[in-house]
Amino acid sequence: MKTVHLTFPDGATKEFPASVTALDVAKSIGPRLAADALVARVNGRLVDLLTPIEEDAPIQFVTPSSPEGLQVYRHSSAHLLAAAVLELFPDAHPGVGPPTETGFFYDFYREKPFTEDDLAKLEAKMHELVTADLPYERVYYDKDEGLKLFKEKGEFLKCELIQEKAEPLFSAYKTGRFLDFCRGPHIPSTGRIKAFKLLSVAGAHWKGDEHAYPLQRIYGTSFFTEKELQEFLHQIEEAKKRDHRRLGKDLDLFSIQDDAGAGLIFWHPKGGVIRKEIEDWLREELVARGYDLVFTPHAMRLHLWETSGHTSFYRENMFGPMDVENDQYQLKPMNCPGHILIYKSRVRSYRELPLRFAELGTVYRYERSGVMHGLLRVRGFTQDDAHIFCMTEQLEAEVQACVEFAFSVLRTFGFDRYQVELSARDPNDAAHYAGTDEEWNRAEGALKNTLERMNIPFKVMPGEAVFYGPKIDVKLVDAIGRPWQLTTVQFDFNLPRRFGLEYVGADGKLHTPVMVHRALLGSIERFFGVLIEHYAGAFPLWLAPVQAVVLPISERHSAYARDVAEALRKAKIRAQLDDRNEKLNARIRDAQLQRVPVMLVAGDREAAANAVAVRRRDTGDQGSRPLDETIRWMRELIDSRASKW
RNA sequence: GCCGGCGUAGCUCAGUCGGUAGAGCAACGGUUUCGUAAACCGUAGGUCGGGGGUUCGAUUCCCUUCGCCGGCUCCA
Repeated sequence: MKTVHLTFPDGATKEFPASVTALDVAKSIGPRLAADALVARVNGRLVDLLTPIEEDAPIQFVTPSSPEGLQVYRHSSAHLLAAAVLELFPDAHPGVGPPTETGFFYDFYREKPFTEDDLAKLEAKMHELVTADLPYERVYYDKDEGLKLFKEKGEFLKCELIQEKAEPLFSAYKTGRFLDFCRGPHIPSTGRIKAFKLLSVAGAHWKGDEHAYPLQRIYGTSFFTEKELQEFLHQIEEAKKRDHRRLGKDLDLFSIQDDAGAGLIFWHPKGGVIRKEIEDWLREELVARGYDLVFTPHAMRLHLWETSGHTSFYRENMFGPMDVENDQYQLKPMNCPGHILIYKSRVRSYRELPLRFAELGTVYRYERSGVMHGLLRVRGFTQDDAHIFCMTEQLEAEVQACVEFAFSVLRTFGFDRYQVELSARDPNDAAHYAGTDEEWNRAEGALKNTLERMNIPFKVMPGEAVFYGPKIDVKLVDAIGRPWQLTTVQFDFNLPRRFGLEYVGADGKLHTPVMVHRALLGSIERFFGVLIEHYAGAFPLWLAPVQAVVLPISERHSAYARDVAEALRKAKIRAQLDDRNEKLNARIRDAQLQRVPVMLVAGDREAAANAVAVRRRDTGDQGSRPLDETIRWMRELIDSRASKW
């Protein structure tokens, strides 16, 4: 009898009869493993537990404890969904259904849209199919024969996929009524799926192409245990509570108004205070780090944007030009050309480089109507923009300084986790990028060197570069683990050439400088939105629009409370007196709901001792303390811009 | 832009199978003067997102437009 030798992760090798399945191997080790195993990794490839093994190979079982186990599990969950859909809606045509970071989805073509009620019915059907414990059966088809079969079933989307992607002999998976062109692997049967939920139905397009068939995408998620599922659902609820659009309204920070138009932000007084604090900090830092602050016009002649290349590369993101006295003017979508004009306003010497022009520059970009989202995606926004003009040999130091600056931003605003990405060109798509291979290699090398020298772990993202140069992106991770891309440091050897930038070198000859384009917060609007969600509206003292509210216990304490508020304001603390005719409890509640960090209660005892009873937003009543001591305490926290206190 | 859902008082929402609307909270007035998360009574508040159509009559049905929400695509 033919045998195969399988090597386990611990190095042990065992002999099995040929065509043994991974499931049998698992059983031979123990019933617990056989029950836990989802798929197996044989010879480096993930395979079904029921796939016969014909050759000697290393073998490893994939269990729920590994990330790829969860991926497979969710992929199988998507098949379960499709099987349920075909039971209840035979007129639906499956498209694709992969696992995602938080669950899975499946796309269908169907004349009638799915409703929320349909989701409940589908979930019930899925539970039925789990109880029925249907196998995920792997079958093979010859390409022509399989194509014919899918055509007969009317699965035109699957046919397209098979035509494009299938090997001459391709695999498919059968689960109940659902047959899918699929590479696999899958878990053994639907009975293994323990906890799942369908979350929403949304529109999508076949292959993500907006001109292709409109599809309906059903989103769901699944976990190995009900407890994990409930935790996940709870997390979604928590995220909703932090929604900056909700908090922006509740805390009166900003608004977006129909009368003005979509994607245009009105900063209310309280949001304005926070913006001013952010900007003040930023300007101080810019000056300290050798930047020059500049201001440039919001609209400039159109021809400038032709020179920069924006009219050809960026047209679909620009508002239309406006006629001005036989000439055309363009609302600026970026600040670079303005800064370049300042550079060009006179002859530059190598001695002045690097020149760092910074501007809180407000730009307007045309965004398609469906993409706006609160503060995170708008049509008018202010970038904390800067352009650094320097010599090639200064480049690495400048990039390093930018990245260090970015980290200082993160720390200041209480973010302690981040991810760094190096966006490089796609080596197989040279036509897509301006500049020579040599320039690109040098640019990417410079960015990579800098990150390595700084000991910063990063991921290289091929194909993610901008057309004019590679970039470093810093994604911060917020209080509940969501990544946000704000900081970008981009290398640009395109614009200096287009505008004919020069400097006189030590050799007395003219040279072309290189340019670094960087934004740290990205846009003030987006950053504010992220900040609101990060802090869930409970801003640290230095950012809080109202830093303290003074609460007299009854009317006879109003005069003293007014003095307290006055003293705080003299110390430049944003204090408000709340002497409304409401019970103390009600006023405390209002202050808590407004996330006011410090409440100062003033009653008989306090008035007699020139003191205040301090109540903190987070830890509650702190008891009576002298007023001057309290002011010192607050001033210190504000001046140090403490993000935690 | 595309697919689907939605737009009623400042906010959250109910309601009218076509006969021009209601609650809670907020606001305002009064009573109450209170020690750490909602006192009580009363008053006022709506061109039912805008425009057009059908109809004796439209907030309700149809069309269109603007905006919002969930996605797709794109992005700071």
